[in-house]
Amino acid sequence: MTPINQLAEPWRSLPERLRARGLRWTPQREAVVSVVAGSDGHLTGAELVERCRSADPRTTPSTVYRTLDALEAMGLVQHGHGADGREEYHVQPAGEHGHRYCAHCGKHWDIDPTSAAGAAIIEAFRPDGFIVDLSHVTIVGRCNGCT
Amino acid sequence: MTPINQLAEPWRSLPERLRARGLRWTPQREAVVSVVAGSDGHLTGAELVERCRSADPRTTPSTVYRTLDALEAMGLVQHGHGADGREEYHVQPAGEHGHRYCAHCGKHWDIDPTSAAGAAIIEAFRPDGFIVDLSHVTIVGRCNGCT
DNA sequence: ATTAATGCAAACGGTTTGCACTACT
DNA sequence: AGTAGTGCAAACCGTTTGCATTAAT
Repeated sequence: MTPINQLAEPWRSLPERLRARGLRWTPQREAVVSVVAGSDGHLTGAELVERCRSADPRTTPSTVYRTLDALEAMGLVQHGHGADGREEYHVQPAGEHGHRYCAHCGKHWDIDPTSAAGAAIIEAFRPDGFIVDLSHVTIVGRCNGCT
Repeated sequence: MTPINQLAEPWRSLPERLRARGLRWTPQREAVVSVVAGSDGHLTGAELVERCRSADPRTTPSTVYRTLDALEAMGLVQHGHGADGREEYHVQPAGEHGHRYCAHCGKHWDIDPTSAAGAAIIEAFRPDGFIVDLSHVTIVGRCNGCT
């Protein structure tokens, strides 16, 4: 996909920031990162492995997961868990957000902290002094069209 | 654990209700059910397997999971997913409820639909015509004492 | 030259499946 | 007798690990 140096921040400067931490920038990481950066904001580990493999069949799962760890350490992605319990990675520029799935049709929506619903969830637990991590929130139910 | 016929409804009548559906009541199912009925309202599949094994080491995972399927079909349990993504089974008498975990200390609370927080979540999506299944809701964050 | 990252293969944990056998109805 | 449920073992899927090799610094 798009080479790293054509991407906007925070991706463009990633190689340097990795090096600053004593980590390294490799062709494999570039491949993984370009897929992540070109995603819609969330992917499961398995999805990413698959997309990387179709870009380059030589990609191995371990490299992908290790790269995800590095990206998480850099604060560029954050992991949560989807409706089926898989590891789900949220890409940072999209901001911390949760997910909402229709159990019937599978449709899904983001839950943004600035939306009414997102704010309501955060507020719901504030009286207890509990700070909700919205990126781990998954709401499952039945949507409008699936009644 | 407690034999089935010493339990309250809805467990006591379970054998008959299974039979009414053409399903069967077996010693293995009694063993699993007595553990489920004696639980605090939620267990993961793996937890249940383990508890059954310690009651009777001959228990096999397949039997446990198949029994859970049967119990779910009877509406006695309902599955969701916990903070780590495992299958989590909610025992019915406790009512449909979600869970809330502190990512730091691991403490956990139920989210009851009648509580302010539970209601807030349900209400949050009502404007969209979306019916939240609270038993699938897991809120992760940081609690009061872990600031 | 140092040491982080890779690729492989093998292991993991939780769950599911195929199949011949058992036992509930 | 009929068929649902069992137990075993093996397969599954997504993820993680050990280890010798490669390559970024």
